[in-house]
Amino acid sequence: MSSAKARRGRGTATTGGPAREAWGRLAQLVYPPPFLAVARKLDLRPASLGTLRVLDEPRPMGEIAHFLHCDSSNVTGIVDGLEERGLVRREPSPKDRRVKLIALTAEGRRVRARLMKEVEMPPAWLESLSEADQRTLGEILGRANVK
Amino acid sequence: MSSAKARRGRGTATTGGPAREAWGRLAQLVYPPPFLAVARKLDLRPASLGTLRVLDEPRPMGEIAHFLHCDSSNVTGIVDGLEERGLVRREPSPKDRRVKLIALTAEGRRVRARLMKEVEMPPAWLESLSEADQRTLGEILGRANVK
DNA sequence: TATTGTTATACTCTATAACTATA
DNA sequence: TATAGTTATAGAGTATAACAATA
Repeated sequence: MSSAKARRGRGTATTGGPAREAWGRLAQLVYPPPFLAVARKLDLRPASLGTLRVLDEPRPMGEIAHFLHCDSSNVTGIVDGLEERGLVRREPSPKDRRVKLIALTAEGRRVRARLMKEVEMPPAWLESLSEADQRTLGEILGRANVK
Repeated sequence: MSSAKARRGRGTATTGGPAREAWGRLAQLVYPPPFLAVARKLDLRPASLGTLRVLDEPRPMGEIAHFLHCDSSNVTGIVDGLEERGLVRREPSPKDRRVKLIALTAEGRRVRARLMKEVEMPPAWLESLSEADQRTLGEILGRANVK
């Protein structure tokens, strides 16, 4: 064990490591992490947050609707809002002139990076566990049959 | 180990037992169990479901609003709906004539019992774990610092 | 004809404010 | 004056249907 790892005792927060891994597994099994708090912190509606999240690359609006589990008609307004805030741009698709690709602006990339960091942060109760418990938790969750 | 317990292998569902215990702890830590699915199954709005849940005894409407984290003005409509379906009754409080106590009817008690059973049922992925893993999971979650 | 995105519209859920009847 | 519950109303969030442009 490295000295850096040894220094992290019970409850000392850390990026990466077993807590992150356990949290990732848990989030897949139970519910996504507390989006609402993050959304408020970044002054974004939950749906706008989900949209930024899926925009690792430019995507058509229909794809965004699918990811958000909502009707495409809603995506129009969501993208309108993000466009007004300068976080995304509507771009024409080179393949199909019906399609509009939603792409992040430079500012959008900055906000998305911050958001991804917040969302992936394990919650306090998980950080409060010993590293051994975090590791065991992650292993057990890894054995669960995800439907 | 009893023969009944021994017979439950990996993935055989069971009421009570370590899965229930782990699920109870997890639900406290992460998010309440998937209310929405249960609500649809019982043809009840999520708020009505939460109301039934808190009615282990007759309670004033303000108390219900507090439990639901919503304004009291909404409780009027929620209770209206439950009353129309014959699940609750508005009763006068013997102590304060401003207060109305919401009490379950006989039918309301039946629906609530079914609901509580559904909500407390551990999800499939948790039942899919070995009993040893379920137990360990519960123990680890029990060590977490709930804020 | 079918599909992408837009618009108009309606329904649910929740919040605020004014009101009533009690305290 | 303050409080419990009601009513009216407005704002989010999401769904359906009709439409324009394109396939």
